[in-house]
This record gives sequence, C-alpha cells and structure tokens, in this order.
Amino acid sequence: MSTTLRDERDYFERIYTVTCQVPHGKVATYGDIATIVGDGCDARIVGHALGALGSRADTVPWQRVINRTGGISTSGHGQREALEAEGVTFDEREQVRMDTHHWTGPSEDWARAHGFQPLPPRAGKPADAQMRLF
DNA sequence: GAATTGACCTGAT
DNA sequence: AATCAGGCCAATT
Repeated sequence: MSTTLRDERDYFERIYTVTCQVPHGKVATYGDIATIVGDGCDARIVGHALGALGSRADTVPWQRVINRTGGISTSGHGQREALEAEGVTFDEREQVRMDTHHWTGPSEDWARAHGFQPLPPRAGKPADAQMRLF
C-alpha cells in the first residue's frame, strides 16, 4: 500500500458527519470533534479535514468549529462573520463565549447509531462542580 | 521517499 | 495563573 490510503480519508467522512451535527448558533472545538470521532482521530486531522472540504464547504458547517481557546484559527474565510450571522457572540478578546455557545456534543443515541462516541463531561464550572454527587 | 508545516491539544514549569 | 515545550496524524513540497 502506498502512503495515501482510503482508510485515512475515512476520517474525513466521520469528521464531516460530526461537524454537520453541530446545531445552529453553537460551536465545537477541534478536540471535541476528534474525541467524538474517536478511533485515534486528533484535532489536527479535523483541521485538515475541514480544510480539505473544498466545494463541500457549503454543506458542512465548518465555521462552527473553532480552536480550544475559542478563537478563530482560520483567516480570510470570514469565519467570524459567519458565526456572528449565526448568532454567536464574541468577547473583547476576539474569542467566542464558550460558556454560552459551546456544543455539549451529539446525542448518545445518535452517537451509538453512527458508531461514534459521546463527548465526555467537561469540567468548566468550578463554583458548581463542588459536590453535586450527592 | 523524506522532511516540514499545519484551520491543534495536553501537560509541565 | 500564564507561558513553554512536546506530541499527534496527515497533507504538502
């Protein structure tokens, strides 16, 4: 087999599928998409996959995928403008309010139906995350 | 065919 | 808490 195989491209399909599941007005990080895709997928692969969208960029909401810091990693594609059009709000630091627009992940049933993995719980509320176990 | 960069993330200092 | 460095897989030159 050569360097380029069809299996590697299989990541792209999954990444596109998961990205299409991001609801309108919400955003997800590359790491989240990679985690949902699983199977050794990494955030960088997601970035390259979205970059390889090509003409499919019109059918896949790639603009809803941002980096971990909540900033726009792209440039010249008007991602920020597109997100603003979606209703996403930004702060003074040019970053998306993750606490408001962060996507919680796909439904567990949907993930299982498609062979994906649900997004693990993310600890982002230090004030409330004290002791809600009991 | 090898080396470098990349629409990144996590961990350590 | 912020900053530095390493790592991961794939595409490109």
